Parts: sequence; C-alpha cells; structure tokens
Amino acid sequence: MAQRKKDAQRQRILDAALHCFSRDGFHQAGMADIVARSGMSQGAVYVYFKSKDDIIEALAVDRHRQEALLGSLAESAPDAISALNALVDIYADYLTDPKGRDRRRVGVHGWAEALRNKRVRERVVRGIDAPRALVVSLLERAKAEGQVARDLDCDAVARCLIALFQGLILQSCWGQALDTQASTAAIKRMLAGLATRERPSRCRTKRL
Amino acid sequence: MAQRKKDAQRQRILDAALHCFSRDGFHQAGMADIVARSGMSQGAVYVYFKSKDDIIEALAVDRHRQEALLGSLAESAPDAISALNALVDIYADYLTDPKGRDRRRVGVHGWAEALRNKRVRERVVRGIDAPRALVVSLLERAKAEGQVARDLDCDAVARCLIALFQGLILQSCWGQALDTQASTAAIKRMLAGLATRERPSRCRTKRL
Amino acid sequence: MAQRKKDAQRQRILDAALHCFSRDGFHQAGMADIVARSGMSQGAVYVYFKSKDDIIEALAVDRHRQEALLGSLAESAPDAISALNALVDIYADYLTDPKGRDRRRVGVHGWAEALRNKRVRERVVRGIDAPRALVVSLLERAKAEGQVARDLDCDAVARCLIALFQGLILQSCWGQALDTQASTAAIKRMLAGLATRERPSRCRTKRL
Amino acid sequence: MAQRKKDAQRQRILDAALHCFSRDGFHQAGMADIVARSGMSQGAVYVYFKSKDDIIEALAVDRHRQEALLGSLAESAPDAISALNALVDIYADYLTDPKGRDRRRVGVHGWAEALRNKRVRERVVRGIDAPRALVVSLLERAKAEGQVARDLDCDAVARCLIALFQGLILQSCWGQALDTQASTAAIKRMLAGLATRERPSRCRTKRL
DNA sequence: TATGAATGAGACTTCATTCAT
DNA sequence: AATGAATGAAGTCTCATTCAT
Repeated sequence: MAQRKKDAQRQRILDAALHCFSRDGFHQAGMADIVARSGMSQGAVYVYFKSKDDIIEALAVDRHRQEALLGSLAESAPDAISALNALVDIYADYLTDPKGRDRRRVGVHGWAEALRNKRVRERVVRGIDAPRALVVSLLERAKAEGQVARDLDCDAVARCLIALFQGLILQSCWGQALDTQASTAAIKRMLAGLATRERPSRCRTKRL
Repeated sequence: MAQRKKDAQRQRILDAALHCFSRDGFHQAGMADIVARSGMSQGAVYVYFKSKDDIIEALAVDRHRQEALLGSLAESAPDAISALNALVDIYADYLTDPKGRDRRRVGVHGWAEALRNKRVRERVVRGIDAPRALVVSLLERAKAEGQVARDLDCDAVARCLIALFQGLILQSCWGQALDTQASTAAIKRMLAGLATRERPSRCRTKRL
Repeated sequence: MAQRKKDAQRQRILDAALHCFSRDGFHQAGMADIVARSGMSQGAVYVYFKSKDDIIEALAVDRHRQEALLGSLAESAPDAISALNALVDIYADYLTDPKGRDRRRVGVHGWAEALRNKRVRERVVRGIDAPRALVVSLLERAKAEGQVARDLDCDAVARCLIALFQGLILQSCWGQALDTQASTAAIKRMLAGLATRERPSRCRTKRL
Repeated sequence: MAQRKKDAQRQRILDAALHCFSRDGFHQAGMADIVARSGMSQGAVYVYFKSKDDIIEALAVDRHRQEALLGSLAESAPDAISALNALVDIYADYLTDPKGRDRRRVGVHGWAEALRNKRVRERVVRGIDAPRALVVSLLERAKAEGQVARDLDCDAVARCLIALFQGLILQSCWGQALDTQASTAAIKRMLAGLATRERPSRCRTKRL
C-alpha cells in the first residue's frame, strides 16, 4: 500500500483517538469509541498501531506544538529579553486557541499517564527540553549582555516559566476563565523583575 | 460501633487507595488492589464508600494540605511581601516532602480526572480558591502599603503563582531533579519584580 | 421472650417482606429492603427466620385466604348449585379487594417460584386442594340431586374452575381492567351449562 | 458474517437461556449457566444481546406459539362454535406437548416477571390480545348466527377462557397430572352452556 | 435478644486484542 | 489489507448470612 495512504489511515486513527481521549481520558475511552469515530474496523486499527498504549504514546506529547511554537520564535528576536516576551505571547496564544483544545486536554491526561507509564514519561519530560533549552539560551544571552543579574540561575527560571505555563494550561482546561491579557502582563512583569536595576530606564522600557 | 473505629476503617481504605492510585492511577488501580492493601474484605469497602468513584472523589483533592499550608502562614507575617515569600518557602517544602509524595501524585491524577468528572473538577477548582484568595489579599495589602505597583492585577498574579506551583509539582512528580533552592530564589526574584522601583534600596533588600 | 412478642416480631418481618416481594419479586427484593421496612436490624431477622427462603415459604401461599374464603361459604348454601355460584362471587370479591393486592402479587411470584422450589411447590399445590375438594363435593352433591349431568367429571371441572380464577388473578395483577360483573356473569353462565337440560325452567333460574 | 449464521448463534443463546430459565427462573439462572450451555464464551453473548434483561425480554413471551396456534385454526372452521371447540383442542395439545415444556415454564416465570418489569408486562399483555380477539370474533359470529345468547359479553367470556388456560398451564407446570381428555370435555361442556336453549336438539349436538 | 459491621463468593458486564475469513 | 465476531480475563459491585459485641 502506498505509504501516503498508510499515513492517512494512521492519522485518521490519531484524530479519532485525540477526540476520544480528550473527552474521556486514556483509560476511560475505549478502542470501540476510537474505532467508531475513525470509521474503520476493530481489526484495522491493529494494522497501524500495535496496541492502545501505542496510540497513547503517539498522542501523549504534541510534537507539532513544540516545533511550531519554537519555530515561530526565530523571526522575532531583536534582543534576548524581547524574545522572551514574545515567547510568552506565543504560549499565551497557544493556551487559548480553540483548535488546540483537544490537544491541550490530551496533554493533561498525558501528564498523569506519565506518572505510571515510563515511555510516556520519557516523552513528556523530553518534550519540555527544547523550550527549556531555548529559554535558558535566551537568558544566558541576556546575562552576557548584562540585561539580567549575573547570579541568576537561568535553568531554574526556565523551569519555573514552563511550570507556570503548564499550570495555566491546567486551569484553562478546567474551564476557568483565563484573562490572557492580565496573565501575560503579570508574567512579563515578573520576568522584568529579573532584569538588572543598574539601568532603570532600560528596565522600564522592557517591562510589559 | 464506635465512631472512632469507623473513622479508622475509612482511613485505612483511603490510605490503601492513596497508595494504589498514586502508583497506577485512578482507573488502572483495581478495587482488588485497594482491598488487598487495606487488609479488609471486598464487601467491607462498600460499607464505607458507595463506589470506587466515591473514593476517587475523596482523594482527588488533598484538603489536609490546603489547611496545613495556609494555617502555617499565620505566624510569619511581618509585612505582606515577606508573607508572600514565606508562602513560597512553604509550598517549596510541600513540593519536596517525601511523606507527601503519594498525595502529590494522586493530586496530578486528580487534575486529569477533573477534565471528565464534574464532581472532581468542582473539588479541584475549589481547592485552589483558598490559596488564591490568600495571595490576592496579601498583594492587595502590599499594594495599599505601596510595596507593589498600583496597576498590578493581583488576581492574575495569584493565578500565575498557583499555576507555577502546579507545574513544579508536575515536574517533581515526574522525577525531574528539582533544585528547590534555585527555584525558590528564582520565584522570589520574579515576585520582587512586582515591587515598586521608587525605592530601589528597599527592593534589593526584599529580593531573595 | 413472651411468645406474643415473638409472634409480633415475626409478623412485622412478614409484613415488610410481603410489601417488598410484591414490588420486586422474591429474588429481586433484598433482605436489606425487608430489614429497612421492618425497622429491625439485619441480624434480628435471622432470629425469627432461618433464611430468606424461609420467609419466601411462609409467604408463597396465603393460608388466611383459603380459610377465610372457604369458611365464608358455610352460611350460604341452600343447594349445591347456588353454593357454587356463591363461591364464584366470593372469589370475584377476593380478586378485586385492594387490601389483598400485595398478597395476590406475591401469590403470582409464588407460582413461578413453585417451579423451582420443591417446598414452595408443595405448599402451592396443596393450597388448591381445599377449594378443589369443596367444589368437587358440591358438584357431587348436585349430581346426586340430578342437577348436573351424570357423566360429568367433577374433578376436571373443579380444576378448571380453579384454573380460571388463577388466570383472572394474573390478569388483574397485570393491571388489566377486569369487569368483575361481566366475568362473574360469564362464569356462572358456563357453570349453568353443566346443569341438566331436563328441567330447563330450573336451569334458567339458576343461570346468572 | 452471514446473516444465517448470526441468527443461528442468536438462537443457540436463546435455546440455552430457555433451558436455564425454565429450570432456575430468570433471576436464579446465571449468565454463566447460559454461556456454558450455549458453548459460547462470556463475551460472545453480549454480541447478540445487550444484557441479560434483553434475553429475558426475548423469551418472556413465546411469539411462535401465538402464531402457530392461531394459524392452525384457519383450516378447521365450519362454524363458529366448532371453531371454538377446535381452539380448545389446540390449546389442550399445547398444554401437554413435551417439546413445549420449557417454553411453558419460562412463560410462567414471565408472568411473575411481568409484575415488576414494564417491558415484559407489555409483551405478556400484548401476547394474549390475538387469541382473545380471535375468541371474541368467533363468539360474535356465533351470536350473529343465533348460536349463543344475544346478551353474552363476548369479551368477558374470551378473557375467562384465556384465564382458564393460563391456570391449566400453571397446574401442568407444577406437575399435577392433568387429565386432558376430561378437562377438554369439561371446558367444551361449559362452552356449550353459552349456547342458546331455544333449539335444544342443536345444543346437544354441539356439546362435546 | 439485638446490633450492624464484616464477609466473600458470585453476579453481570466490559474490553483490548486475536484470528478465521 | 480489512473485517468484525469471538475471546476470556478482569472489572466493579451486591447480598444473604455470620458473629463479635
């Protein structure tokens, strides 16, 4: 069979599974649901995936997002601090994009699944490596340029920033009204707090 | 039967369930596992809980934590900003306390469960009301005292702070080495960023 | 304990069971339901009855009815044929008495239970002995007096008469509107058909 | 899979269930019994029936019987009264046919089940509509032809006739020796009682 | 006698996966 | 490659009965 068709079939299954997992969670969604939604037969699924866990692994982390998010950062980087602020905006957009709702929800299910499924955990943990590395490199550059305190632990800050966004994803998935504007502003303000105070004029410009 | 004994039996079940849920998740852990670990009989569990979901609800949110954490804050509050910093320390302790490992893990499972179980969601969402309200009140006080910018959106900051800790719980549950010292410092630094800049000397004192 | 009190306790259980069995059937009604309705404790029931089957046996046949029905016939018997007609009236009353609803329904459950429970079957089968014997004796008397055909199989007619009433109980328990007047008239007419035709004038008088 | 085979599988389950229900009743027979007797696996049953109640519903009323019985009447109808007598014979045959034993027993269980299961009740009540309508139409015809009294309540008689057979089914299921000959004769005699007396000679011919 | 918590076998049903077609 | 009937272990929960108090 043409590889193209095979990929299409695989994708049909993944699309169906994304919907079902988003609604019911990995273990409450049944293969029957996924099969019904994909329009395929019970047996056919096992041609494209070895098992349900295989599908879970394939969906537990959203590779697309990582690449898209980080890729879109390339263009907007006059200096490190504004790149960081741009990153905040990008994540904030991701947070509220209606099209990504199922992916975010499945992502949350994946966080829980990562606790008991080693392979999922590895993927999830690795999934935050790229954005963390990016933030770290931005902060290091800012440090080199004297924009942030010399004793700042860049890695810790990066982890915190990612943690913050994970928590915001949670809250938005629970349906809590999230004021993106206000949140973004608050985050940028906190980031600004990392800036050196020697040149307050510059600091203020950066803030917000 | 003495109420005392009944409470103890209930607790035995909850303890067993906490362990099993922490290890396998709500839906992968079986009643048989819980029963075996509690040392009771299949039927006995249903004397104390109407169903497995009942146990899940009882464990999805850790009420103890909320009360303990917030209660312990009463003593340490010379001013609002230092109270906030103290809160960070308290949460950081919670984050790494080995005794709370299972509770944290079950909490994460609860976050995912909250996506599909209305009652769990209500509990989870309620669960962050108290800490958020506390942070908001501290920030408002700080604002009144001129310690933070007048235009700060206290609610947004509170939500972000909570989100940040939720993310850190996630990461620590995944087994990622969390440098508490560094994280705490980074968070405090970011909080310091919210402070007014009119009196830089004061700002610096607060930082860290 | 005074025998009087013991009997009262037993009766409380039987009353509760009659209600529950009538509503849910012997095997769908739980001891818990009966216990709750009787106002006693789980354990107490087993002081008065050895098992659930014991209660079922005690209720599967309504001894009261048999005695009451047949006893009330003693007074109204100028001749055999009118006694038979009176019997029809008595049974028709029983059929529609609202107070006997639960007993009739439990009786129907007992008919099914008799298929698989030997002791219940023995009771049920024996329960129709008395009325059958009565009908047979009335018919024999009528035969001796020349009121019915000499070649009539009295036992077969008696069985049929009882069968007829069993079926009417079924239908009334299913909630089918039963026109007692019309049914009674029809039955009496059919009974009249057994009468000898030699004295048509007499026959007509008996009819209806 | 061929529809033919699917039907066969369904029937295998129904056959097994009929046996088990006949022996133990609906609620005392276990799915395991049915499964074992059908030679299928636990899961297979649920491919063909949604639940145990589904099987009960499918068996609570014996559609085959209704059709077969009434259908076989078409041939034997020179006049209404002899058609009625023929009907009695047909039912009497049904009553004693060894092949129908399980169906009759399950039917009795269905009568009890009808008390608490609305859907079963509807089926059971419906099930007697056809024979009743047939008897009514025969009686109406006989009335029109002057063979039975003009003031006869045909519906009441029909209900009584059906009730009578229900009762006979009960008694035969309980293992009471049923003298079919005698019963049939008695019933026909009673039916003859409905005939008009104006032409006694005719009456006598009809009788028996 | 009375209580009601405890028992544990067994009930019905689900479901990821397999396999003959 | 595709189908969908079949599998059977495992799931949650019920319930008549017992027994320590």
